[in-house]
Amino acid sequence: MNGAPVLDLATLRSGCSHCSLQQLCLPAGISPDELQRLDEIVRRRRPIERGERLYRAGDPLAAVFVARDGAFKTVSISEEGEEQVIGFHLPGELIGLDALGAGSHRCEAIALTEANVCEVPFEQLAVVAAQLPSLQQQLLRVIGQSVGRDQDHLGILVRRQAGERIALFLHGLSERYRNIGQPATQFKLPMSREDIARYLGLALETVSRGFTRLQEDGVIDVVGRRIDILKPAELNRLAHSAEHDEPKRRGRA
Amino acid sequence: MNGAPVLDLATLRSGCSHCSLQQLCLPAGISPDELQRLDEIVRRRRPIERGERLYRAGDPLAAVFVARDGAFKTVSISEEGEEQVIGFHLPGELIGLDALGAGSHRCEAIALTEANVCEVPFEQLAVVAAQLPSLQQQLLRVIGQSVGRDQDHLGILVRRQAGERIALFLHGLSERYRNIGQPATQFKLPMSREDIARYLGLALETVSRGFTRLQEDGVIDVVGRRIDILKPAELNRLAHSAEHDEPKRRGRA
DNA sequence: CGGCCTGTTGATTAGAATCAACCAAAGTGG
DNA sequence: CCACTTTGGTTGATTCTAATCAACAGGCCG
Repeated sequence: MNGAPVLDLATLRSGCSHCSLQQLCLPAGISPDELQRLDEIVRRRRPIERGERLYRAGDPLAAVFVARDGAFKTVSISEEGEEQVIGFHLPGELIGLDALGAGSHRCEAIALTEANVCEVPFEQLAVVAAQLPSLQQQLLRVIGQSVGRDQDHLGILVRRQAGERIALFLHGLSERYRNIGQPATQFKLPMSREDIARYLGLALETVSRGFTRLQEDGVIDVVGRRIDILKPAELNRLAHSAEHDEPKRRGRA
Repeated sequence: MNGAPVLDLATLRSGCSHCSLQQLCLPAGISPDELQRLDEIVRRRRPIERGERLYRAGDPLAAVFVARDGAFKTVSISEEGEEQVIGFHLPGELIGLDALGAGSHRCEAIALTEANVCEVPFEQLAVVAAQLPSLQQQLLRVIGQSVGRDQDHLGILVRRQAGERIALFLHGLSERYRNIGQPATQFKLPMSREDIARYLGLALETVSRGFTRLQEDGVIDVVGRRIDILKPAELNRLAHSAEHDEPKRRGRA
Protein backbone atom coordinates (compact mmCIF):
# COMPACT_ATOMS: atom_id res chain seq x y z
CA MET A 1 0.00 0.00 0.00
CA ASN A 2 2.63 2.55 -0.81
CA GLY A 3 -0.42 4.36 -2.10
CA ALA A 4 1.18 7.68 -2.94
CA PRO A 5 2.97 6.54 -6.07
CA VAL A 6 6.42 7.72 -6.92
CA LEU A 7 5.94 11.06 -8.59
CA ASP A 8 6.78 10.68 -12.20
CA LEU A 9 8.00 14.12 -13.13
CA ALA A 10 8.55 13.13 -16.68
CA THR A 11 4.91 12.22 -16.99
CA LEU A 12 3.81 15.44 -15.40
CA ARG A 13 5.95 17.48 -17.68
CA SER A 14 5.34 15.73 -20.90
CA GLY A 15 2.31 16.90 -22.78
CA CYS A 16 -0.58 15.21 -24.46
CA SER A 17 1.59 13.82 -27.20
CA HIS A 18 3.31 11.48 -24.78
CA CYS A 19 0.26 10.63 -22.75
CA SER A 20 -0.90 7.04 -22.76
CA LEU A 21 -4.49 8.20 -22.83
CA GLN A 22 -3.97 10.23 -25.94
CA GLN A 23 -6.25 8.17 -28.12
CA LEU A 24 -9.11 8.27 -25.63
CA CYS A 25 -8.95 11.85 -24.59
CA LEU A 26 -9.36 15.20 -26.27
CA PRO A 27 -6.27 14.75 -28.50
CA ALA A 28 -7.72 11.74 -30.29
CA GLY A 29 -7.67 12.24 -34.03
CA ILE A 30 -5.76 15.49 -33.88
CA SER A 31 -2.69 16.12 -35.96
CA PRO A 32 0.64 16.68 -34.18
CA ASP A 33 0.93 20.36 -35.04
CA GLU A 34 -2.64 21.03 -33.98
CA LEU A 35 -2.01 19.08 -30.84
CA GLN A 36 0.51 21.63 -29.79
CA ARG A 37 -2.16 24.32 -29.73
CA LEU A 38 -4.16 22.23 -27.33
CA ASP A 39 -1.13 21.31 -25.30
CA GLU A 40 -0.37 24.95 -24.68
CA ILE A 41 -3.56 25.56 -22.79
CA VAL A 42 -3.61 22.34 -20.78
CA ARG A 43 -2.34 22.65 -17.23
CA ARG A 44 -0.96 19.58 -15.55
CA ARG A 45 -1.95 19.96 -11.95
CA ARG A 46 -0.11 18.71 -8.92
CA PRO A 47 -1.28 15.39 -7.51
CA ILE A 48 -4.72 15.52 -5.95
CA GLU A 49 -5.28 13.73 -2.66
CA ARG A 50 -8.10 11.45 -1.87
CA GLY A 51 -11.15 13.43 -0.78
CA GLU A 52 -10.00 16.62 -2.45
CA ARG A 53 -12.49 18.49 -4.62
CA LEU A 54 -11.89 19.76 -8.13
CA TYR A 55 -14.83 22.11 -7.81
CA ARG A 56 -17.88 22.61 -5.68
CA ALA A 57 -21.54 23.02 -6.49
CA GLY A 58 -22.22 26.57 -7.55
CA ASP A 59 -18.66 27.27 -8.69
CA PRO A 60 -18.60 29.05 -12.04
CA LEU A 61 -17.42 26.96 -14.94
CA ALA A 62 -13.72 27.72 -15.18
CA ALA A 63 -12.20 24.55 -16.52
CA VAL A 64 -12.89 20.96 -17.37
CA PHE A 65 -10.69 18.18 -16.06
CA VAL A 66 -9.40 14.82 -17.13
CA ALA A 67 -7.79 12.37 -14.76
CA ARG A 68 -4.55 10.81 -15.97
CA ASP A 69 -4.85 8.20 -13.24
CA GLY A 70 -6.96 7.68 -10.17
CA ALA A 71 -10.72 8.04 -9.97
CA PHE A 72 -13.34 10.65 -9.13
CA LYS A 73 -16.98 10.80 -8.28
CA THR A 74 -19.38 13.63 -9.01
CA VAL A 75 -22.11 14.10 -6.45
CA SER A 76 -25.03 16.42 -6.05
CA ILE A 77 -26.25 17.33 -2.62
CA SER A 78 -29.99 17.39 -2.09
CA GLU A 79 -31.63 20.03 0.11
CA GLU A 80 -31.71 17.54 2.96
CA GLY A 81 -27.96 17.18 2.68
CA GLU A 82 -28.15 13.73 1.14
CA GLU A 83 -25.33 12.98 -1.23
CA GLN A 84 -26.33 11.41 -4.49
CA VAL A 85 -23.69 10.02 -6.79
CA ILE A 86 -24.15 11.24 -10.36
CA GLY A 87 -21.17 9.47 -11.84
CA PHE A 88 -17.78 7.87 -11.45
CA HIS A 89 -14.91 9.06 -13.61
CA LEU A 90 -11.98 6.98 -14.71
CA PRO A 91 -8.85 8.22 -16.47
CA GLY A 92 -9.55 9.84 -19.82
CA GLU A 93 -13.13 10.74 -19.01
CA LEU A 94 -14.04 14.42 -18.99
CA ILE A 95 -15.08 15.90 -15.64
CA GLY A 96 -16.96 19.13 -15.25
CA LEU A 97 -19.55 19.06 -18.01
CA ASP A 98 -22.29 19.48 -15.44
CA ALA A 99 -21.66 23.23 -15.68
CA LEU A 100 -22.14 23.52 -19.44
CA GLY A 101 -25.83 24.25 -19.18
CA ALA A 102 -26.03 27.00 -16.61
CA GLY A 103 -22.41 28.12 -16.51
CA SER A 104 -21.94 26.99 -12.94
CA HIS A 105 -21.46 23.53 -11.50
CA ARG A 106 -24.43 21.50 -10.29
CA CYS A 107 -22.19 18.90 -8.70
CA GLU A 108 -19.01 18.54 -6.75
CA ALA A 109 -16.16 16.46 -8.12
CA ILE A 110 -14.38 14.53 -5.39
CA ALA A 111 -11.26 12.40 -5.72
CA LEU A 112 -11.80 8.79 -4.66
CA THR A 113 -8.08 8.08 -4.77
CA GLU A 114 -4.94 10.07 -5.13
CA ALA A 115 -4.93 11.27 -8.70
CA ASN A 116 -3.25 13.39 -11.31
CA VAL A 117 -5.44 15.56 -13.45
CA CYS A 118 -5.12 17.78 -16.45
CA GLU A 119 -7.02 21.02 -16.22
CA VAL A 120 -8.30 22.64 -19.40
CA PRO A 121 -9.52 26.22 -19.04
CA PHE A 122 -12.88 26.19 -20.69
CA GLU A 123 -12.87 29.54 -22.43
CA GLN A 124 -9.58 28.81 -24.08
CA LEU A 125 -10.71 25.35 -25.03
CA ALA A 126 -13.74 26.83 -26.76
CA VAL A 127 -11.56 29.29 -28.65
CA VAL A 128 -9.08 26.67 -29.80
CA ALA A 129 -11.87 24.26 -30.69
CA ALA A 130 -13.41 26.86 -32.96
CA GLN A 131 -10.09 27.12 -34.79
CA LEU A 132 -9.37 23.42 -35.06
CA PRO A 133 -12.28 21.53 -36.60
CA SER A 134 -10.86 18.17 -35.59
CA LEU A 135 -10.65 19.31 -31.98
CA GLN A 136 -14.18 20.64 -32.09
CA GLN A 137 -15.31 17.33 -33.46
CA GLN A 138 -13.45 15.41 -30.79
CA LEU A 139 -14.76 17.68 -28.06
CA LEU A 140 -18.30 17.00 -29.17
CA ARG A 141 -17.55 13.30 -29.33
CA VAL A 142 -16.12 13.24 -25.82
CA ILE A 143 -19.12 15.17 -24.53
CA GLY A 144 -21.31 12.68 -26.33
CA GLN A 145 -19.54 9.78 -24.67
CA SER A 146 -20.22 11.38 -21.35
CA VAL A 147 -23.88 11.68 -22.25
CA GLY A 148 -23.75 8.02 -23.21
CA ARG A 149 -22.43 7.06 -19.80
CA ASP A 150 -25.21 9.04 -18.15
CA GLN A 151 -27.69 7.13 -20.25
CA ASP A 152 -26.11 3.85 -19.26
CA HIS A 153 -26.56 4.99 -15.69
CA LEU A 154 -30.22 5.68 -16.39
CA GLY A 155 -30.45 2.24 -17.91
CA ILE A 156 -29.17 0.75 -14.69
CA LEU A 157 -31.51 2.72 -12.49
CA VAL A 158 -34.71 1.83 -14.28
CA ARG A 159 -33.95 -1.84 -13.77
CA ARG A 160 -35.95 -2.62 -10.72
CA GLN A 161 -34.18 -5.69 -9.34
CA ALA A 162 -31.21 -4.92 -7.11
CA GLY A 163 -29.26 -7.88 -8.48
CA GLU A 164 -29.57 -6.63 -12.02
CA ARG A 165 -28.38 -3.17 -11.10
CA ILE A 166 -25.34 -4.54 -9.34
CA ALA A 167 -24.43 -6.88 -12.16
CA LEU A 168 -24.87 -4.06 -14.66
CA PHE A 169 -22.69 -1.80 -12.56
CA LEU A 170 -19.84 -4.29 -12.39
CA HIS A 171 -20.17 -5.12 -16.03
CA GLY A 172 -20.08 -1.49 -17.06
CA LEU A 173 -17.11 -0.75 -14.87
CA SER A 174 -15.28 -3.72 -16.28
CA GLU A 175 -15.90 -2.46 -19.81
CA ARG A 176 -14.60 0.94 -18.91
CA TYR A 177 -11.42 -0.51 -17.46
CA ARG A 178 -10.94 -2.53 -20.61
CA ASN A 179 -11.32 0.63 -22.65
CA ILE A 180 -8.47 2.34 -20.91
CA GLY A 181 -6.29 -0.70 -21.27
CA GLN A 182 -6.50 -1.94 -17.71
CA PRO A 183 -7.41 -5.44 -16.54
CA ALA A 184 -11.13 -5.84 -17.03
CA THR A 185 -11.65 -8.85 -14.81
CA GLN A 186 -9.48 -7.97 -11.87
CA PHE A 187 -9.49 -4.55 -10.31
CA LYS A 188 -9.82 -2.66 -7.09
CA LEU A 189 -12.97 -0.63 -6.69
CA PRO A 190 -12.03 2.96 -6.03
CA MET A 191 -15.34 3.69 -4.31
CA SER A 192 -17.01 2.51 -1.12
CA ARG A 193 -20.11 0.39 -0.83
CA GLU A 194 -21.96 3.49 0.21
CA ASP A 195 -20.88 5.34 -2.94
CA ILE A 196 -22.06 2.43 -5.02
CA ALA A 197 -25.35 2.39 -3.17
CA ARG A 198 -25.91 6.09 -3.77
CA TYR A 199 -25.03 5.57 -7.40
CA LEU A 200 -27.42 2.64 -7.82
CA GLY A 201 -30.27 4.01 -5.75
CA LEU A 202 -30.02 1.13 -3.27
CA ALA A 203 -29.25 0.75 0.42
CA LEU A 204 -25.63 -0.03 1.10
CA GLU A 205 -26.57 -3.29 2.79
CA THR A 206 -28.29 -4.35 -0.40
CA VAL A 207 -25.14 -3.70 -2.37
CA SER A 208 -23.11 -5.72 0.08
CA ARG A 209 -25.55 -8.60 -0.11
CA GLY A 210 -25.57 -8.40 -3.87
CA PHE A 211 -21.80 -8.84 -3.98
CA THR A 212 -21.95 -11.79 -1.60
CA ARG A 213 -24.68 -13.34 -3.66
CA LEU A 214 -22.59 -13.05 -6.84
CA GLN A 215 -19.71 -14.60 -4.94
CA GLU A 216 -21.85 -17.48 -3.68
CA ASP A 217 -22.91 -18.11 -7.24
CA GLY A 218 -19.27 -18.25 -8.31
CA VAL A 219 -19.59 -15.32 -10.69
CA ILE A 220 -17.12 -13.08 -8.93
CA ASP A 221 -14.63 -13.17 -6.12
CA VAL A 222 -14.83 -10.26 -3.71
CA VAL A 223 -12.53 -9.33 -0.89
CA GLY A 224 -13.36 -5.86 0.31
CA ARG A 225 -12.74 -3.68 -2.68
CA ARG A 226 -10.83 -6.26 -4.67
CA ILE A 227 -12.97 -7.68 -7.43
CA ASP A 228 -12.20 -10.69 -9.55
CA ILE A 229 -14.71 -11.50 -12.23
CA LEU A 230 -14.57 -15.27 -12.56
CA LYS A 231 -17.32 -15.72 -15.12
CA PRO A 232 -17.57 -12.63 -17.32
CA ALA A 233 -20.10 -14.28 -19.59
CA GLU A 234 -22.32 -15.14 -16.68
CA LEU A 235 -22.06 -11.61 -15.32
CA ASN A 236 -22.98 -10.32 -18.72
CA ARG A 237 -25.99 -12.59 -18.81
CA LEU A 238 -27.15 -11.49 -15.39
CA ALA A 239 -26.68 -7.88 -16.35
CA HIS A 240 -28.71 -8.18 -19.50
CA SER A 241 -31.30 -10.88 -19.40
CA ALA A 242 -32.10 -10.50 -15.72
CA GLU A 243 -32.39 -13.27 -13.19
CA HIS A 244 -35.71 -14.53 -14.37
CA ASP A 245 -34.09 -17.78 -15.32
CA GLU A 246 -33.32 -19.55 -12.06
CA PRO A 247 -36.03 -18.20 -9.86
CA LYS A 248 -36.16 -20.65 -6.99
CA ARG A 249 -33.52 -23.30 -7.57
CA ARG A 250 -30.52 -22.04 -5.70
CA GLY A 251 -28.32 -25.12 -5.37
CA ARG A 252 -27.78 -26.15 -8.97
CA ALA A 253 -29.36 -29.58 -9.09
CA MET B 1 -58.49 11.97 -41.02
CA ASN B 2 -57.87 15.66 -41.14
CA GLY B 3 -55.21 14.61 -38.67
CA ALA B 4 -52.74 16.73 -40.52
CA PRO B 5 -53.69 20.07 -39.02
CA VAL B 6 -54.18 23.12 -41.13
CA LEU B 7 -50.74 23.75 -42.50
CA ASP B 8 -49.50 27.08 -41.31
CA LEU B 9 -47.30 27.99 -44.21
CA ALA B 10 -46.29 31.27 -42.66
CA THR B 11 -44.93 29.48 -39.65
CA LEU B 12 -43.18 26.90 -41.72
CA ARG B 13 -41.61 29.49 -43.93
CA SER B 14 -40.56 31.97 -41.35
CA GLY B 15 -37.14 31.29 -39.98
CA CYS B 16 -35.61 31.29 -36.54
CA SER B 17 -35.85 35.05 -36.30
CA HIS B 18 -39.62 34.89 -36.12
CA CYS B 19 -39.83 31.81 -33.97
CA SER B 20 -41.35 32.17 -30.54
CA LEU B 21 -38.77 29.76 -29.15
CA GLN B 22 -35.90 31.84 -30.40
CA GLN B 23 -34.58 32.74 -26.99
CA LEU B 24 -34.63 29.15 -25.77
CA CYS B 25 -33.25 27.42 -28.78
CA LEU B 26 -30.02 27.50 -30.72
CA PRO B 27 -30.47 31.11 -31.88
CA ALA B 28 -30.37 32.49 -28.34
CA GLY B 29 -27.75 35.20 -27.99
CA ILE B 30 -26.92 35.29 -31.67
CA SER B 31 -26.84 38.50 -33.66
CA PRO B 32 -29.32 38.95 -36.50
CA ASP B 33 -26.76 38.71 -39.28
CA GLU B 34 -25.20 35.62 -37.79
CA LEU B 35 -28.63 34.16 -37.33
CA GLN B 36 -29.09 34.12 -41.03
CA ARG B 37 -26.18 31.73 -41.43
CA LEU B 38 -27.89 29.33 -39.06
CA ASP B 39 -31.25 29.87 -40.67
CA GLU B 40 -29.89 28.79 -44.02
CA ILE B 41 -29.10 25.30 -42.87
CA VAL B 42 -32.22 24.68 -40.78
CA ARG B 43 -34.90 22.65 -42.51
CA ARG B 44 -38.45 23.08 -41.39
CA ARG B 45 -40.00 19.66 -41.78
CA ARG B 46 -43.57 18.81 -42.59
CA PRO B 47 -45.80 18.02 -39.63
CA ILE B 48 -44.93 14.77 -37.88
CA GLU B 49 -47.74 12.49 -36.82
CA ARG B 50 -48.14 10.85 -33.49
CA GLY B 51 -46.07 7.69 -33.29
CA GLU B 52 -43.74 8.70 -36.10
CA ARG B 53 -40.00 8.35 -35.52
CA LEU B 54 -37.39 11.00 -36.18
CA TYR B 55 -34.70 8.34 -36.17
CA ARG B 56 -34.15 4.78 -35.07
CA ALA B 57 -31.53 3.13 -32.92
CA GLY B 58 -28.43 2.53 -35.00
CA ASP B 59 -29.13 5.26 -37.51
CA PRO B 60 -26.03 7.32 -38.24
CA LEU B 61 -26.07 10.81 -36.83
CA ALA B 62 -27.36 12.95 -39.67
CA ALA B 63 -29.17 15.76 -37.94
CA VAL B 64 -30.40 17.04 -34.65
CA PHE B 65 -33.98 18.15 -34.17
CA VAL B 66 -35.94 20.68 -32.22
CA ALA B 67 -39.69 20.55 -31.85
CA ARG B 68 -41.53 23.81 -32.45
CA ASP B 69 -44.59 22.32 -30.84
CA GLY B 70 -45.73 18.91 -29.71
CA ALA B 71 -43.72 16.43 -27.68
CA PHE B 72 -41.37 13.53 -28.17
CA LYS B 73 -39.93 10.70 -26.18
CA THR B 74 -36.59 9.01 -26.68
CA VAL B 75 -36.49 5.34 -25.83
CA SER B 76 -33.88 2.66 -25.84
CA ILE B 77 -34.86 -0.91 -26.45
CA SER B 78 -33.23 -3.53 -24.24
CA GLU B 79 -32.19 -6.91 -25.64
CA GLU B 80 -35.40 -8.38 -24.26
CA GLY B 81 -37.36 -5.88 -26.28
CA GLU B 82 -38.33 -3.84 -23.25
CA GLU B 83 -38.75 -0.18 -24.00
CA GLN B 84 -37.10 2.14 -21.57
CA VAL B 85 -37.85 5.83 -21.71
CA ILE B 86 -34.69 7.93 -21.64
CA GLY B 87 -36.32 11.29 -21.87
CA PHE B 88 -39.25 13.45 -22.85
CA HIS B 89 -38.69 16.43 -25.13
CA LEU B 90 -40.73 19.59 -25.15
CA PRO B 91 -40.51 22.41 -27.70
CA GLY B 92 -37.11 24.08 -27.84
CA GLU B 93 -35.24 21.07 -26.45
CA LEU B 94 -32.63 19.48 -28.66
CA ILE B 95 -33.31 15.92 -29.77
CA GLY B 96 -30.68 13.57 -31.13
CA LEU B 97 -27.67 14.18 -28.93
CA ASP B 98 -27.61 10.49 -28.04
CA ALA B 99 -25.59 9.96 -31.21
CA LEU B 100 -22.83 12.43 -30.40
CA GLY B 101 -20.65 9.87 -28.69
CA ALA B 102 -20.54 7.01 -31.16
CA GLY B 103 -21.83 8.74 -34.28
CA SER B 104 -24.96 6.65 -34.40
CA HIS B 105 -28.14 6.82 -32.39
CA ARG B 106 -28.55 4.75 -29.24
CA CYS B 107 -32.20 5.61 -28.97
CA GLU B 108 -35.28 6.11 -31.07
CA ALA B 109 -37.12 9.43 -31.01
CA ILE B 110 -40.88 8.96 -31.20
CA ALA B 111 -43.54 11.65 -31.48
CA LEU B 112 -46.03 11.58 -28.61
CA THR B 113 -48.30 14.04 -30.38
CA GLU B 114 -48.52 15.59 -33.79
CA ALA B 115 -45.59 17.95 -33.99
CA ASN B 116 -43.58 20.31 -36.13
CA VAL B 117 -39.84 20.01 -35.97
CA CYS B 118 -36.82 21.82 -37.27
CA GLU B 119 -34.08 19.60 -38.58
CA VAL B 120 -30.50 20.79 -38.39
CA PRO B 121 -27.98 18.76 -40.40
CA PHE B 122 -25.25 18.04 -37.94
CA GLU B 123 -22.20 18.40 -40.15
CA GLN B 124 -23.29 21.79 -41.33
CA LEU B 125 -24.14 22.84 -37.81
CA ALA B 126 -20.63 21.96 -36.71
CA VAL B 127 -19.13 23.94 -39.54
CA VAL B 128 -21.21 27.03 -38.91
CA ALA B 129 -20.64 26.75 -35.16
CA ALA B 130 -16.90 26.81 -35.72
CA GLN B 131 -17.32 30.07 -37.63
CA LEU B 132 -19.68 31.77 -35.22
CA PRO B 133 -18.34 31.78 -31.68
CA SER B 134 -21.65 32.81 -30.20
CA LEU B 135 -23.35 29.89 -31.91
CA GLN B 136 -20.70 27.49 -30.69
CA GLN B 137 -21.21 28.80 -27.22
CA GLN B 138 -24.96 28.44 -27.45
CA LEU B 139 -24.65 24.96 -28.90
CA LEU B 140 -22.55 23.92 -25.95
CA ARG B 141 -25.01 25.53 -23.58
CA VAL B 142 -27.95 23.75 -25.13
CA ILE B 143 -26.09 20.46 -24.95
CA GLY B 144 -25.31 21.26 -21.34
CA GLN B 145 -28.97 21.87 -20.59
CA SER B 146 -29.74 18.50 -22.05
CA VAL B 147 -27.11 16.95 -19.78
CA GLY B 148 -28.74 18.81 -16.92
CA ARG B 149 -32.11 17.29 -17.70
CA ASP B 150 -30.55 13.84 -17.78
CA GLN B 151 -29.09 14.52 -14.37
CA ASP B 152 -32.47 15.64 -13.08
CA HIS B 153 -33.78 12.35 -14.36
CA LEU B 154 -31.05 10.52 -12.46
CA GLY B 155 -32.01 12.54 -9.41
CA ILE B 156 -35.55 11.28 -9.74
CA LEU B 157 -34.56 7.66 -10.20
CA VAL B 158 -32.31 7.40 -7.16
CA ARG B 159 -35.18 8.52 -4.98
CA ARG B 160 -36.50 5.26 -3.74
CA GLN B 161 -40.07 6.13 -2.78
CA ALA B 162 -42.54 5.96 -5.64
CA GLY B 163 -44.44 8.99 -4.34
CA GLU B 164 -41.35 11.15 -4.43
CA ARG B 165 -40.50 10.13 -7.96
CA ILE B 166 -43.96 10.97 -9.17
CA ALA B 167 -44.05 14.33 -7.41
CA LEU B 168 -40.61 15.14 -8.78
CA PHE B 169 -41.72 14.18 -12.26
CA LEU B 170 -44.76 16.44 -12.20
CA HIS B 171 -42.81 19.25 -10.63
CA GLY B 172 -40.08 19.05 -13.25
CA LEU B 173 -42.53 18.92 -16.10
CA SER B 174 -44.34 21.91 -14.71
CA GLU B 175 -41.08 23.87 -14.58
CA ARG B 176 -40.32 22.98 -18.14
CA TYR B 177 -43.72 24.16 -19.32
CA ARG B 178 -43.18 27.40 -17.45
CA ASN B 179 -39.85 27.81 -19.22
CA ILE B 180 -41.41 27.69 -22.63
CA GLY B 181 -44.09 30.12 -21.62
CA GLN B 182 -46.93 27.65 -21.24
CA PRO B 183 -49.24 27.24 -18.27
CA ALA B 184 -47.27 25.53 -15.54
CA THR B 185 -50.13 24.40 -13.36
CA GLN B 186 -52.58 23.19 -15.96
CA PHE B 187 -51.55 21.03 -18.84
CA LYS B 188 -52.28 17.86 -20.71
CA LEU B 189 -49.70 15.11 -20.35
CA PRO B 190 -48.50 14.14 -23.81
CA MET B 191 -47.44 10.68 -22.59
CA SER B 192 -49.28 7.63 -21.32
CA ARG B 193 -49.09 6.20 -17.81
CA GLU B 194 -46.96 3.43 -19.22
CA ASP B 195 -44.46 5.91 -20.68
CA ILE B 196 -44.26 7.64 -17.32
CA ALA B 197 -43.74 4.31 -15.59
CA ARG B 198 -40.92 3.37 -17.93
CA TYR B 199 -39.41 6.79 -17.38
CA LEU B 200 -39.63 6.55 -13.59
CA GLY B 201 -38.65 2.91 -13.25
CA LEU B 202 -42.00 1.98 -11.73
CA ALA B 203 -44.92 -0.24 -12.63
CA LEU B 204 -47.67 1.57 -14.43
CA GLU B 205 -50.14 0.68 -11.69
CA THR B 206 -47.90 2.41 -9.19
CA VAL B 207 -47.91 5.57 -11.28
CA SER B 208 -51.68 5.45 -11.50
CA ARG B 209 -51.96 5.00 -7.74
CA GLY B 210 -49.51 7.79 -7.16
CA PHE B 211 -51.64 10.21 -9.16
CA THR B 212 -54.75 9.14 -7.29
CA ARG B 213 -52.98 9.60 -3.99
CA LEU B 214 -51.92 13.13 -4.92
CA GLN B 215 -55.48 13.84 -5.90
CA GLU B 216 -56.86 12.45 -2.64
CA ASP B 217 -54.46 14.71 -0.79
CA GLY B 218 -55.76 17.69 -2.74
CA VAL B 219 -52.41 18.45 -4.33
CA ILE B 220 -53.49 17.96 -7.90
CA ASP B 221 -56.57 17.31 -9.93
CA VAL B 222 -56.27 14.54 -12.50
CA VAL B 223 -58.66 13.49 -15.18
CA GLY B 224 -56.96 11.11 -17.54
CA ARG B 225 -54.13 13.11 -18.98
CA ARG B 226 -55.38 16.46 -17.84
CA ILE B 227 -53.40 17.70 -14.86
CA ASP B 228 -54.23 20.63 -12.66
CA ILE B 229 -51.74 21.40 -9.95
CA LEU B 230 -53.81 22.82 -7.14
CA LYS B 231 -51.05 23.29 -4.57
CA PRO B 232 -47.75 23.90 -6.34
CA ALA B 233 -45.99 24.63 -3.04
CA GLU B 234 -47.16 21.34 -1.59
CA LEU B 235 -46.07 19.46 -4.70
CA ASN B 236 -42.72 21.12 -4.44
CA ARG B 237 -42.44 20.10 -0.81
CA LEU B 238 -43.33 16.49 -1.59
CA ALA B 239 -40.85 16.48 -4.44
CA HIS B 240 -38.00 17.75 -2.35
CA SER B 241 -38.29 16.95 1.30
CA ALA B 242 -39.94 13.58 0.80
CA GLU B 243 -42.93 12.23 2.65
CA HIS B 244 -41.12 11.51 5.87
CA ASP B 245 -43.31 14.07 7.55
CA GLU B 246 -46.70 12.46 7.86
CA PRO B 247 -45.83 8.79 8.00
CA LYS B 248 -48.90 7.20 9.51
CA ARG B 249 -51.40 9.91 10.24
CA ARG B 250 -53.44 10.15 7.08
CA GLY B 251 -56.42 12.21 8.20
CA ARG B 252 -54.76 15.31 9.51
CA ALA B 253 -55.69 15.60 13.24
C1' DC C 1 -4.77 -0.75 23.31
C1' DG C 2 -9.18 1.28 22.24
C1' DG C 3 -11.77 3.69 18.91
C1' DC C 4 -13.25 4.33 14.22
C1' DC C 5 -14.34 3.34 9.69
C1' DT C 6 -15.92 -0.03 6.29
C1' DG C 7 -18.11 -3.89 5.29
C1' DT C 8 -20.96 -8.13 6.37
C1' DT C 9 -24.83 -10.52 8.16
C1' DG C 10 -29.39 -11.25 10.48
C1' DA C 11 -34.43 -10.16 11.65
C1' DT C 12 -38.33 -7.50 10.72
C1' DT C 13 -41.29 -4.69 8.05
C1' DA C 14 -42.83 -1.38 4.63
C1' DG C 15 -43.69 -0.64 0.04
C1' DA C 16 -44.08 -1.64 -4.64
C1' DA C 17 -44.50 -5.45 -8.20
C1' DT C 18 -47.56 -8.64 -9.83
C1' DC C 19 -51.83 -10.79 -10.91
C1' DA C 20 -56.45 -9.87 -11.89
C1' DA C 21 -60.82 -7.42 -12.42
C1' DC C 22 -63.09 -3.75 -13.98
C1' DC C 23 -64.47 0.73 -16.36
C1' DA C 24 -64.93 4.43 -19.82
C1' DA C 25 -63.84 6.19 -24.19
C1' DA C 26 -62.92 5.42 -28.84
C1' DG C 27 -63.00 2.74 -32.86
C1' DT C 28 -64.89 -0.88 -36.07
C1' DG C 29 -68.07 -3.25 -38.69
C1' DG C 30 -72.42 -5.44 -39.67
C1' DC D 1 -77.28 2.79 -35.13
C1' DC D 2 -75.95 -0.47 -32.01
C1' DA D 3 -73.15 -4.66 -30.54
C1' DC D 4 -68.28 -5.66 -30.25
C1' DT D 5 -63.51 -4.94 -29.61
C1' DT D 6 -59.59 -2.39 -28.35
C1' DT D 7 -57.05 0.82 -25.67
C1' DG D 8 -55.76 3.42 -21.62
C1' DG D 9 -56.56 3.90 -17.05
C1' DT D 10 -58.11 2.70 -12.17
C1' DT D 11 -58.57 -0.28 -8.24
C1' DG D 12 -58.13 -4.48 -5.30
C1' DA D 13 -55.63 -8.67 -3.22
C1' DT D 14 -51.46 -11.00 -2.64
C1' DT D 15 -46.57 -11.75 -2.77
C1' DC D 16 -41.94 -10.72 -2.55
C1' DT D 17 -38.05 -7.64 -2.62
C1' DA D 18 -35.32 -4.52 -0.55
C1' DA D 19 -35.28 -0.85 3.20
C1' DT D 20 -34.60 -0.48 7.89
C1' DC D 21 -32.96 -1.55 12.41
C1' DA D 22 -29.37 -3.79 14.72
C1' DA D 23 -25.38 -6.36 15.93
C1' DC D 24 -20.86 -7.64 14.78
C1' DA D 25 -16.05 -8.38 12.52
C1' DG D 26 -11.67 -6.93 10.55
C1' DG D 27 -8.31 -3.31 9.39
C1' DC D 28 -6.14 1.01 10.45
C1' DC D 29 -4.74 4.95 13.18
C1' DG D 30 -3.52 7.75 16.80
